[in-house]
Amino acid sequence: MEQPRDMASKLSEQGYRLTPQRLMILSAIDNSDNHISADEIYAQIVAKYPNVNISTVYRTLELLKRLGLVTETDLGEGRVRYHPAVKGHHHHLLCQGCGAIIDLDEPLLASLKNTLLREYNFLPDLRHLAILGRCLKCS
Amino acid sequence: MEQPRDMASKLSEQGYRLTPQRLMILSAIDNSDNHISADEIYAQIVAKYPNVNISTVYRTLELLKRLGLVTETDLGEGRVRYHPAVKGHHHHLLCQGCGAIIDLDEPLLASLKNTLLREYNFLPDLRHLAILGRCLKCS
DNA sequence: CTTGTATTTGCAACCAGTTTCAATAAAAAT
DNA sequence: ATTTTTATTGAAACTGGTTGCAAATACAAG
Ligand SMILES: [Mn+2]
Ligand SMILES: [Mn+2]
Ligand SMILES: [Zn+2]
Ligand SMILES: [Zn+2]
Repeated sequence: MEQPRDMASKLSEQGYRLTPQRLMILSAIDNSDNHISADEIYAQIVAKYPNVNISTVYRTLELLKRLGLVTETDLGEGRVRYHPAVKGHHHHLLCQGCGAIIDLDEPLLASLKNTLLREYNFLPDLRHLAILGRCLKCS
Repeated sequence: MEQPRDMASKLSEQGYRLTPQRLMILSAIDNSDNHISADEIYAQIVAKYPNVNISTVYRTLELLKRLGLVTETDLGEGRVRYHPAVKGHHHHLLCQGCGAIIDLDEPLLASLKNTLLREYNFLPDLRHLAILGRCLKCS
């Protein structure tokens, strides 16, 4: 529930510094209900702290991804969106014809995950995928 | 076997013009054994036809993708690679730790494909995927 | 072979994201 | 509280890829 604090403490536990920029980025991610983009995070922060740079936003998102605190998904908009990892795992089916997005529960990929682990010794990162294709009426 | 001709006739059947640029792009894709990038296609063409523009290469690749003649895959290099669709379907497991690439046969995703079709009325495009994750020694 | 027209191209500007580097500042040490 | 160390930042340049537009050209029709 108290998510930005959780993410912040994980950062400092791992030896990363808690700068004001990072804290603002964390709360922007956490306060957004839906998936948020780098632009949207930046716009929100620059309003209060005008000399923050967009590259700091990208660098922080990269770090949070690496630590597994946020997931990144390409929903085919020409930009990528972010989601706090703790807010639940799910996937999206994205129709290339009409742009429709169908949400998908996580367990659907569990058997694929097990197969890859068992037969290929590979642990796939299947936390927030977008699977491209065509919906019924577009195929 | 005579692949560039096949791709070319499909283009003109669909009403697209057979420009010298398009023909050179088609044969660059077909003559490459492995996956080829836009840069590599461009470099190969510009040697003989110096005023060809890179945006024509990107536009043609976009068209070939849309017509299903080539598949595109992001192998995590910061650039994307292309493959003629007829040269067989397969997938790649990409380790985010050490960069190892494990090849994967197509049938592994058949049951996922069926499930999505049956339960979600969605026909996924699973012709050439890269699945990110960690190999045994990196996880 | 010419003409007409719709498609395609080259070019330049643009967009999301990354990288290099010197200046800044968080946190550790004194 | 001051100094030192090291991570982090802002700024600017850069990368892969896309887009708007006017000039060029493939191809169909005469
Ligand atoms: Mn989501
Ligand atoms: Mn491949
Ligand atoms: Zn659709
Ligand atoms: Zn590995």
